[in-house]
Amino acid sequence: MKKTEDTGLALLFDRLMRSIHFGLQQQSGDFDRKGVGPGGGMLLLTLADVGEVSQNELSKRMVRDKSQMTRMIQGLEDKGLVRRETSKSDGRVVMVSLTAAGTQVVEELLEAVASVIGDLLAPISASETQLLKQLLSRVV
Amino acid sequence: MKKTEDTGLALLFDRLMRSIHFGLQQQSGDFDRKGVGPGGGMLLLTLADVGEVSQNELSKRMVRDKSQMTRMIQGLEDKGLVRRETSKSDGRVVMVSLTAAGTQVVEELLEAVASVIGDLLAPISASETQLLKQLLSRVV
DNA sequence: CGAATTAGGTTGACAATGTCCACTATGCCA
DNA sequence: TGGCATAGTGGACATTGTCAACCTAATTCG
Repeated sequence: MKKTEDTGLALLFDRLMRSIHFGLQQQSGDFDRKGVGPGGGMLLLTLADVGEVSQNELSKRMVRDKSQMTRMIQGLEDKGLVRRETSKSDGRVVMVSLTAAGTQVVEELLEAVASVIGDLLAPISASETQLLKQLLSRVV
Repeated sequence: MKKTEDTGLALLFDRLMRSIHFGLQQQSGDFDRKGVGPGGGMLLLTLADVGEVSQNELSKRMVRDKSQMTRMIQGLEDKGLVRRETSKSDGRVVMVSLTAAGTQVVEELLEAVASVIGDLLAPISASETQLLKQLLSRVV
């Protein structure tokens, strides 16, 4: 029973995530070009990844509180980066999607993130990176 | 030129970390027993991992701002979980270490975290978990 | 030696995020 | 129709993050 053995993973994940965050902070000229904070950036990237989704699904996928979601999305909507439309099939759900401007920002974000991640992953090979990605995908 | 290809890793890390965080939130009876927030918990775990270190090293390792470090540590010190002593060899640095009470709390934290991580990593095998850990270690 | 510079910490102020909870409006169902 | 669950909104408050000014102990160098 090696219960406490994998605990270190939590620390590793945390460091990784923060390092990415920190790296982005540095070249923030790119990342923050539109005044999109780190949270907003993540949201945009997620949207680009999954396409149009309901706020509820978004909040589950990003593991954030519903209320938080509402506010983040409102912020991005005010900047014209995302679009919100109530679903026709269910009057309660609000579908969120990227606008053209939002897609544009995503392009820039992708570059910034890719650069940071690239630096971060330098110590391991490309195939190992793939492996890592694959493992994580199966976990979430 | 697969620049944007690994970007998904950022999203994955983020989700992972938040899931852990969220899981701990649920069984918060354990995690928050001593009123140690998530940040404080991470700090304690890190300390348990590396032993006595300077605040500066801590802030680098945890990728947090110096000022933030000061405050988090002060909080834990007030609760009697960590000890601070100025280094004898360098009057500027403050060495931080766990107290007996702190070590006690770490025990509880480890159980909580291990349980959450265990659930989270259920979809992959033990050997894959090891592999994952090893990969991440090399990255940071 | 002594002034300038660097490094580790501390503090203040303010922005961003997270967390809870109450509340509205739909949809569902028996 | 009368509950009852679900999606989203908004308020209030705690925690965390970020930036800049400041202090003190090393270190550097003329």
